[in-house]
Formats: sequence, structure tokens, C-alpha cells
Amino acid sequence: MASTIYDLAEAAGVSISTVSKALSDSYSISEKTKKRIREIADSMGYQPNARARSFARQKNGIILFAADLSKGVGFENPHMFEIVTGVDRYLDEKGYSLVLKHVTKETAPEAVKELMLGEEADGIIIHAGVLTKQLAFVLGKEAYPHLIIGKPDFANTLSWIDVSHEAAGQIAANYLLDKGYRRIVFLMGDSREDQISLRRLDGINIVFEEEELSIETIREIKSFNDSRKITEEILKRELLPEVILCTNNYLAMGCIQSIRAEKLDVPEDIAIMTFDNYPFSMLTEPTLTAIEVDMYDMGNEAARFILQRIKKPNLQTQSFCTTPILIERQST
Amino acid sequence: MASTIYDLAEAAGVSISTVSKALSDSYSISEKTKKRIREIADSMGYQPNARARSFARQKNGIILFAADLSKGVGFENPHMFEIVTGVDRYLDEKGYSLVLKHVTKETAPEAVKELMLGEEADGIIIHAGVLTKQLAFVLGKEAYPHLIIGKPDFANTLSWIDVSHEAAGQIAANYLLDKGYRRIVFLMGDSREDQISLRRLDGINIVFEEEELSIETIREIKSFNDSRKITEEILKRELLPEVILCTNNYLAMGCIQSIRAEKLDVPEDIAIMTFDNYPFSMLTEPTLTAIEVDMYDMGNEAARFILQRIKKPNLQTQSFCTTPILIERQST
DNA sequence: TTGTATGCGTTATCAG
DNA sequence: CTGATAACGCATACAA
Repeated sequence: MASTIYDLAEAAGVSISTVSKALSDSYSISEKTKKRIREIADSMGYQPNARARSFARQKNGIILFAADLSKGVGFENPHMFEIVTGVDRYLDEKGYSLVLKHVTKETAPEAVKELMLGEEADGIIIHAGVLTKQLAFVLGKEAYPHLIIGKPDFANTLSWIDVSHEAAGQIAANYLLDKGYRRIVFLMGDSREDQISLRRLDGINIVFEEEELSIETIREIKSFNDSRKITEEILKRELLPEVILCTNNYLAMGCIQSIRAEKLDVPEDIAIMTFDNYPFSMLTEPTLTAIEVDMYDMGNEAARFILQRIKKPNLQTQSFCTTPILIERQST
Repeated sequence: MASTIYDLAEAAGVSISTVSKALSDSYSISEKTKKRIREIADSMGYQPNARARSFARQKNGIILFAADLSKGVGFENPHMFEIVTGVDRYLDEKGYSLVLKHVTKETAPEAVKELMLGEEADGIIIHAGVLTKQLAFVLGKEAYPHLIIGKPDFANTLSWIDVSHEAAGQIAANYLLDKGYRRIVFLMGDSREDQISLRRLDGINIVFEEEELSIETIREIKSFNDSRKITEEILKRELLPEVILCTNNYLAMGCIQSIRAEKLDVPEDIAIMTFDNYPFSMLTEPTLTAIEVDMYDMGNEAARFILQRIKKPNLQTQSFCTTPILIERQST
């Protein structure tokens, strides 16, 4: 049986309130008493009961992470888990815990409402993938500490954090131009990824327009195989592009394969660059120059914000963007 | 302000215990009263306070998932998150929540002890990656509901669940022999992966020995590039093997690239098969025949077991193995 | 079938 | 500096 402050109080010959204060290092308890009580606590293997503590304190140190956790996300969206990891580690450091909650666009509004009303947690982080206007409405009604991961695609007063895909595009464009490349092709994906790719393209265009240059964009390149095929086409041109910039690793892998199949060299004959550092930008030959976003760090930031918001509930709504970084490797 | 059962009791003109019982559908309350109270609860937007409930019930419906959640695991070990997802979904269905806890081999024994004593959760699932004898000792002392994900590599009385890598090896071997292949090379990785690969090899050997055949094993093939190189070597042989069986997708990808570079065809000239279905067995050309393990399902099972254990604390220690499945694709 | 009273383990307020 | 005691919101044994 686990011991309680009553046991400690008895053993120490003091009251439970003295024990409680001593253990929480209250300034109104003498050092001597504190020390003695702590020693007794240690010797008895005392560990405060988390449930009783939550109840008395009216907060349980739990932060929710609500997202669509369907079968396969672990593989399809490892970024999300990298964020989760980052969130968890920060919270852990601050004595908080992270609880995963599966919700969908459909279930989220009602589920979140219940979680808020039932005070299941002290705050909630929500993946933008399940965000709807109804959910935004629910969050807006109560002053509940929240943060959305991903920029909402409608007007709102929510707090959110996202990757600056525009900045990523700019970084990529600047890097390539600095290297002296001019004829660049950008391969981007299907409609689901369009949002992100388009924002990257926006960033690229800002830089190119400044230099009065333009970039060739090929859309609807959705897969490794699409990429192989389009690269084969491209290689038939009389004037080859100097660089193929891909919106993800799969496309880049396709490019490399087609180029190598033609016995051409990367980057000598044609350079490759990719957004995203996953899953194999360091495994290809040559390794890929990539624009990476530190999702773990973004998770850290998200956690930091939500705890701050818990401390200061009347904090102004805020939004953040994390900046991608360039990893130069062999392919450019 | 959220309403409580006191508010409901007042509104309904009954006592709080009647409300409490009505809401938990106790048989000792008349249907009429129940209905009335439920309606009042709905109209007042009543949601039971999770903390108070946990406290009163002496359980909080939380299951811990303890693992090493270092930066990068989301990418390096998506399998783990697929398990987490599976666990979470099952728990969610049963009204439980999953809390992630970062621990290392070093911190785990003390951390788990505290979590147990502090009754932070009703049960704990621990990734074998952080399991040590000290931790096993801690778990063994208290009759705390637990489950290890991954077979412990030392004698113990813990409950665990794991993939049957031996079965995977057998399935692969049987499949290849059935297809009529005989000259088979097995590529396996470095020491970290050795444990798993060796168990697969054990399974393969069982089948081969029955047929009085043997398999050629090439070890220390650690990466995509190692695999490319060794495949190039292999292709120089006079008598080519009929199949290269790889312990993971990266190695398989390397094989395919080398084979295609030599203008040979898969599977006509040489077949490829791989363990694991991730990250690109369906993206290569040709797509890869693979042995897959349903990690999500394993998570489900893990959750199922731990809840069962909570219900029946005196349940015998158990261990399980999930069986891999064969996915036949174009490469064989 | 309903109500009363008590416990759950801590924190916090206030009196000593 | 220390102690008595009242919350905290719900569940439940027992009384009515």
C-alpha cells in the first residue's frame, strides 16, 4: 500500500498540512522540519497520489493532442509524430503529460467540447487536419488554452503555429540562384499536397521575380513513378534544365533514378534538390540537398506556447511560423 | 461555469446521489427519473468533471506508453507510432486515454516506479527498447498492469507481445520455395538489426532444412549503398541467384537499382523480396513482394491485453506473437 | 426507488 | 512556524 501524507504526518509527529507544505517547499516551514519530513518521505517511498493532487489543484497537468490517428498515419505522416515527440518532451520537462486523442473532422467539434467541459486536460493542441469552422467556433466560445498545428485555411481568431512554406521556397530559390543555376524545373504534387507546394512556389516566385527570372513548374507529379516518367521526358530536351527541384523525396528519388538510367551524373549533368528531408534524402546516391523543417522543434514551440497560455489565460492570440533550414549535400 | 451534479440535483429536485446513479444508469433508479435527469443534464450541458471522477473512482482511465522518444524517432521508427496509434484507438473506444512518457534505459526504472506509486495511470505499456533488468525488477515487485512491446532478451516473468520474426522467415521461405525458387541469397544488416534478422534467418532455416536445402546469407549489408555494391558483385557471378531476399526496404531498393543499371529485369532475370513493407515497397518499380507486420493491429492487441489485465489483476502472465502476412507484388 | 452521509488524498485558508 | 479544517465533485454503502 502506498503511503500518504497522513502516514508521513504520523511518522513525523506533525500535522498533514505541515507535511504537505514541507513537501511543496513552502517558505513557511522551517528548513529543519522540511529536511526531516523529506527524509521520512524518502524512507517510506512516498509518492503523492496523482489523482488526488489533480483534484485538489483543479488541474491535472495534461495536454491533449487531437488529430486523426487512423491506421497508417505512423507511416504516412511521420512528421506528425515528430511534432508529437517534440511536444511531449517539452511538456515532460515541465511536469506535464501529453494525451493522444483520435478525432476526425466530423467528431472533433463535439469531442473537443466535451473534453473542455469535462476538464479532461489543461489545454489542447489540435492538428489542422481536423480543424473545421465548427471546431473553431467551439474553441472560440470558451477561453480554453489551445493551439492549432497548421495554419487554418479560413479567417479565425485561433492561435496557431505552422511551417513557413513560403520561406522554404525563398530559401531554396536563393540558394539555387546563388549557386549560379538559372534553368530550373519545379515538380509538384497532387491536389492534397498542393496547398503546401503552392506556398513553396509562392516563395520561389518572390525571389525569381525580384531577379526578373522565372521558373518552370510541372504539376500533377504525384508519385515516384510520375517523377521517373517526367524526368525521362525532360532528359529528351535539347536544352536540359540545370536543376530539378522536387516538392518531396519520392519525386527526387524518381528523378535520380531516371537520370542515372540515362548514364548522366548528378549534379554534374543535372542537379537535384528537394523539399523535405524525409525519408531518404541522405540515403540516395548522391545524397540530396534538401530544405528541412525541424518538426520536433516546432513541437517544442507548440508546447511552450500552450503552457504559457495556461499561465496567462488572457494572453493575446498569437501565431508563429518556424523557419526551414537548408541542408546542402551532394546533389547540387 | 460548468455545471455539477449539485446543479442538476437542484434543478431536478432530487439528491445528488440520485443524479449520480441516474447518469451512470444504475438499476436502482426508475426509468422515468433517469430520463428526466438526463434531459436536464443535456439541457444544462453537463459534463462530469474528469478529475473528480478519477479521484472518486480511484482510477483515471489512463494508460502510459513509455518509450525513448528522442528527436527523430518519428522518422526513424514509424513502426513505433503505428503501434501507438493502434493502442490509442483501442483505448479510446473503451473510454481510456493514452499518455506518452519519454524514458530511457537509464531513467526508466526510477520513472516507472514513481509513475506506479503515484498512480499516474491504471496501466503501462513499455517499449522493449528501454527495458532493463532493473526495470523488470520494479515491474515484478508490484502487481501493476503492464505489457512490454517486444520480447525481452533476458529471462523474466513479464507480460510481453512481439512480432514472430521466426514465422516471418518461415513464411518467406515457404513462399519462395513454392514459387520454385531454389538459389536464394539473404541480405541482412548490421548488429543493431541483427537480432531481428537473425530470428528471420532462423525461421528461414527451419524451412530450408526440412527440404534439405540451404540459403546463402550475406551479412553486414547495412545500407542502401552496401546493397547496391553487393548486388553489383552478385551480378558478376556466372550462376546468378534466382532471388535476393532483403531484410528491409532500403536494401531491396539498392538491389533493384543495381539490377536495373545492368539492364536486367526484375523478376524475370532475378527476383527480389523484402521483409517489411515500409517505406517504399509499393513505390519501387516493380513493386516489392514483402512480408508485412500489422503494427497497428499489434497495438490493438496490446491495448486489449492491458485492459483485460486491469479488470483481472490476477491474470496469469502472458505473451503473444503477432503473425506477419505476405503481400505478393511484382518483384517475384 | 430515493436520500444521507462519508470517503477519496491533497491543497489551501485561516487561526493559533 | 505549525495545525485544524474546509473545500474539490463524484461514487457508494447504508438508511429510509
